[in-house]
Amino acid sequence: MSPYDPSAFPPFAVTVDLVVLTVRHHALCALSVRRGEPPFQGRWALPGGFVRADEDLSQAAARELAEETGLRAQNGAHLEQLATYGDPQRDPRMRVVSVAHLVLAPDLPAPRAGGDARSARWAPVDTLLAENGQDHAGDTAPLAFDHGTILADGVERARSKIEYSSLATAFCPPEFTVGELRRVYEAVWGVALDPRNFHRKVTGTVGFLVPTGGTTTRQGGRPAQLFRAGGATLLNPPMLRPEV
Amino acid sequence: MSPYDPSAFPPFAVTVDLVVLTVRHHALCALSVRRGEPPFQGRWALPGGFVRADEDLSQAAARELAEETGLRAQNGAHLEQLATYGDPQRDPRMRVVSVAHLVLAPDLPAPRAGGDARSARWAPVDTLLAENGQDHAGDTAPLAFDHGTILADGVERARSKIEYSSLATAFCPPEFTVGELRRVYEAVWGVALDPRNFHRKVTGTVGFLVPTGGTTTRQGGRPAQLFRAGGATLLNPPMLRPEV
DNA sequence: GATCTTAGTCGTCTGCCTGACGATAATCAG
DNA sequence: CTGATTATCGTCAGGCAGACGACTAAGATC
Repeated sequence: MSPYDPSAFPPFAVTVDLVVLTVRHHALCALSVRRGEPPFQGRWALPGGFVRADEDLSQAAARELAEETGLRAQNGAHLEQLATYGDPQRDPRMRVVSVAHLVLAPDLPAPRAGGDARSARWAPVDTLLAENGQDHAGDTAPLAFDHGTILADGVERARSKIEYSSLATAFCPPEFTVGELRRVYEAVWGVALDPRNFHRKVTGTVGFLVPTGGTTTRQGGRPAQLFRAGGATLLNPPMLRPEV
Repeated sequence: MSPYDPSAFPPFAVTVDLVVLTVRHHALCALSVRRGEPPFQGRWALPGGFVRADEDLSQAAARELAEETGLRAQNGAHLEQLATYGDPQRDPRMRVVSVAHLVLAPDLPAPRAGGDARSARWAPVDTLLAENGQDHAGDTAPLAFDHGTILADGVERARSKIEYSSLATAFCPPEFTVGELRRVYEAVWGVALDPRNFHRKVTGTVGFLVPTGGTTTRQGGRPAQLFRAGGATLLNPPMLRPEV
């Protein structure tokens, strides 16, 4: 087998970009980092970086995730490929194809960006996506490159995926209450859910939740049972997202 | 803005591969082409090719689709990005990242592969995916590269997507009957559906089907109403896929 | 032309799930 | 002790899906 003729195809740079979502203060937030160099210097962007010559795409995503947040997948967080973005003009310097990945993580301590805490932050996705074109004073400027599109796609994926899978538990700590899980759904969907119907639904779906036996009052009020995520990954029938 | 330092990142070849699905003879079939050169010479593979320097990923997919089948998207067929595959070992020659796309098309005339009809065919996906490791006499050998995985992912995407979207109509000609649409679901899911409940469901879902006024007896039996696909893309509530 | 076969279409019934919402339980703050 | 807060259980009505009976309208066969 002869190698490819290098002149037979155009060379591309391949990167991974990360949409890292979490729920903080009852709002869906995404991790963003401040760009230190042009283009888009000083603007917020999604974390990411080049894929190395010897690593798989998911390995590259996991490595970038660990570098940016200290988070390891398989440690409660969920990592999956989202989509690939390859518009010829998406990077003004050269042809870059970016394989975006989606990460769902529990509420974390402050992010770190290679030791520079000022250059990484959690921001509500509503804020990051509010590209209203006016009044872009610093922190409200649109994300660099096409990262606004990528983030929007990631948010939409997360919103639909918690309907029919148990992925919402990836936003929760290892042990959580039904109320905490409900607040995850409410934050991701941006709606209010009936606590009684939600409780009936999630506790009645086999394999979704496993009681640990403990209780907690960390949310105030009557003590609530603690649960772990069950083995089921697909919810059948799914959780229903209220209309609009 | 200075260009990237070419030594700062490894160069990749980027390709698009196509999972083109259709329903023929009551079976879900995929388009495959015979490889004319090493590696995997003589083996069946998914159609695809290099992304050009000045085209977007979806443009490259549409171009390859037209080259391989004469089919144009927006002409009844549906084209969407599927996933990206970038294992360092997936091509023995060099580092290739492939952005797979999924195409759903009505039953087409015989495929053409750059004029060489013998090197392209429709094959039932069950046959293409039957990598039982034994008795691989010619036509039943596993697909080249990781195309078996890509095809399996595409089939799974199609199977789940017709549950909650009106995409099944992409497998049908412009005008079709409820029975023809039901046979699409039966072929894609590999199950039998109750004709009466199916009829009630699809005709009762607003925006799914629009009657054209005509009827046909091309399936034999009593004449059936003809429909076009309605404007709705999302089915709510979804079609339910029977267990197992 | 009578009959059979094949599809298509309309109804009925029953059980399950969901949304709306009342009621009760258990903790904490004053 | 009282009120606020959250958790949890129950009830009821409406909607939808699965099972399946009944009828319709064409071509095929004798």
